[in-house]
Amino acid sequence: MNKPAKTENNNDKSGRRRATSYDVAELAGVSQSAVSRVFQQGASASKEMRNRVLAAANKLGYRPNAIARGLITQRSNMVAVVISQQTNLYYPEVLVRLTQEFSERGIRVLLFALEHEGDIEQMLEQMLQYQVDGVVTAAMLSARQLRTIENAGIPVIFFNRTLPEMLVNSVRCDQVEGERWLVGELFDAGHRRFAIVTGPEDSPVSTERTTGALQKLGELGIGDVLIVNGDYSSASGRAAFTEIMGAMTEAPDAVIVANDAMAIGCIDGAREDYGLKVPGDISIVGFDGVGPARFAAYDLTTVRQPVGRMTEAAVAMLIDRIETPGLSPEKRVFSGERIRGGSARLLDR
Amino acid sequence: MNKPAKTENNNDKSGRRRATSYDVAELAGVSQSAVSRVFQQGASASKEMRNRVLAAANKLGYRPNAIARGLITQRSNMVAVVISQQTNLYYPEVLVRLTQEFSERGIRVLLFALEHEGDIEQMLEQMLQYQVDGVVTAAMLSARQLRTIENAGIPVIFFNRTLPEMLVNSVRCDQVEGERWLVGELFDAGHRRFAIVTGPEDSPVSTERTTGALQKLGELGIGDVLIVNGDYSSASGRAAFTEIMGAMTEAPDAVIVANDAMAIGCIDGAREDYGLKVPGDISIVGFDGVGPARFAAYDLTTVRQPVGRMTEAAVAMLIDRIETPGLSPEKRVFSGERIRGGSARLLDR
DNA sequence: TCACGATTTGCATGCGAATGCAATACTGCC
DNA sequence: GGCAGTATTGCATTCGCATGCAAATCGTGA
Repeated sequence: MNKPAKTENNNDKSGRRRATSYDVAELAGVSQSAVSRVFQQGASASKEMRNRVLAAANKLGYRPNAIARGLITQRSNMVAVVISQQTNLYYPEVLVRLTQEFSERGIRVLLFALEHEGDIEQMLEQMLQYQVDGVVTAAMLSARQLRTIENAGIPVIFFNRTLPEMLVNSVRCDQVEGERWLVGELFDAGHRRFAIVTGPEDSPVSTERTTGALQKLGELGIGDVLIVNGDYSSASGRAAFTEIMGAMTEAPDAVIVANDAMAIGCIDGAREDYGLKVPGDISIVGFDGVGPARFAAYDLTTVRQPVGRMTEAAVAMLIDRIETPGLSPEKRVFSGERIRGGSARLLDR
Repeated sequence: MNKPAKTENNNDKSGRRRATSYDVAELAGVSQSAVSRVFQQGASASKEMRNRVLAAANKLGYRPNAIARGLITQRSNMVAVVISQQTNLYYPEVLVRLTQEFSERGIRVLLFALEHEGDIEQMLEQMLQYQVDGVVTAAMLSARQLRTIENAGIPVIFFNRTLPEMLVNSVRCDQVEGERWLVGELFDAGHRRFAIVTGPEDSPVSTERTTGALQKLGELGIGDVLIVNGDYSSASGRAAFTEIMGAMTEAPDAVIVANDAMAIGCIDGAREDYGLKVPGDISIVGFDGVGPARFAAYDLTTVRQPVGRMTEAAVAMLIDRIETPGLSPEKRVFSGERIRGGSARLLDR
């Protein structure tokens, strides 16, 4: 039998109850299914019907309830985007772009910002409870965690991460290639005494960058390289520079830094704490190509991640896999943009 | 009658169907309501019951469906956070903190990133369809738009914005007070020829800052001030500086810039394009207190927004209003932290 | 041992929209 | 005008969980 309209409490202003498709149907004198059909794309409805329903809906301030729709269609049209704390200057941009691109495709973003790695489990639970259709993660997941998500039939795209020995979808910038280029340029310009500043130990991106640099240095016959740790912040870069100067008998002529923020810190340290000229006395290179890298006072020699293409790729890959479950895993690797900048003494090209 | 278990398709691995409370109930040999009760806080369930249900749930990998729960409880436990494009260096931090703080209180964040102001209407529609419990907006809304949201019974908190002549909840930093302090310090140190660089015209924050500066300048008897426009980017700051130098017969001795990013651009312009010393030849002050303001090459004289306290306040206010509908509007205004820095010649204190 | 209050559990229903199926209205064609 | 074929519309059910109410169970005291 037909559901009777709710008694009382139907007044728009004060009453908080939102109009439902039944309310609209009643006012328009049609069935609820008709209302539902008007608010979809592929459904059949006569012009007359459409007009009456829209008029009624308008009068009541009706809008379809996406929650209820998600329940019946088994699609929430929401994706989870996971970011982790440890990357200040770079990832915010990624986040905004991802959101905008998903939004253009009719998909909403549920944001998860991890503070501690331990929060992952809890976040994962929430993510699954909210029935997200897919996940883009710029934070590390364990193999077990990944499997948990995929067992629920939810595709996952790793952003600048991978999970060794597992078939995963990923979009990333070629960190190794970028570092190798930087090292090569520095070597060609005559640098021989290298130091490296890494990011946090649990950052795969930092590990890749360091590995790439060491690899190339090894090939060039340079085995003796000082490595000090930072945490991606510019303050830690400056501290790392002090550490370097304390540890090396002869100052380095080139410092390879795992990201731009720390590279800026190193430059500050070199200039302020040791009175060195950059790049006259020492060359310092970063990685990321963030905004501040272009400030005239730093003008970093660095590799810029092609953020736009990367986010675009991530969104496209995820949507493909939402719409076509079972697509085989894919990895897309983008080369960074090589920025010769002015914080390193390089050969003219 | 009891809902019969779904035929076939109950195999965990391949089949995509997620376990429901009915599945758990069946396996545990109890009713669905029992399962529901075990997965809530205040519900009564014997220890025996609890154990059986949890065991079954565990075996099936069951988790409550937040979408379905939201439908029945009329609470999505999601809030919308709206940001707009025009604020690069500062707002990402806000976003992350808001998300973390909501998350700690068991609330998920649905992110909306506006590119063009025109996108607001569409975003608004989405927001309402998703039944968010509340909204924090760092973008401007019109009175009509605000009313639309509030008519749906959804509380809204403005972050660093207000709507004149409307009763709204807001959390903001006192832009006027901050600018007045900056101007006062500059004046006391002897500066007399001022120029101002504003942000985008549609940015209320920029308007407030400019107003505050002009107000104080007026009180000090300085009426002749050059005003040029920027767009918050450091590149526009540098361009603005060039414009200033072209327009004034005698170079200014102080430039008041609407945000840090542009202030950095101005400093670059002063040094690189005009060979001026900062603060020797000219003082330049910003606003925001973002990370790069602390870089040694700039060491900005600025006012730092107390982001942590502001986000905390916004979250608390919103949650209060979700839990207690009808609370009267409140405005919380925080003073910025005054950073004397080194980009302006000030009197010693 | 029995009765009565306190818990625990199950039943049935509802949240709001989508959709397969059947009924109806409309279209064109002979 | 009659009929096959198509486009609309309504009916009834479903998605997964929460919850009021009644039934069942337990505990306790007299």
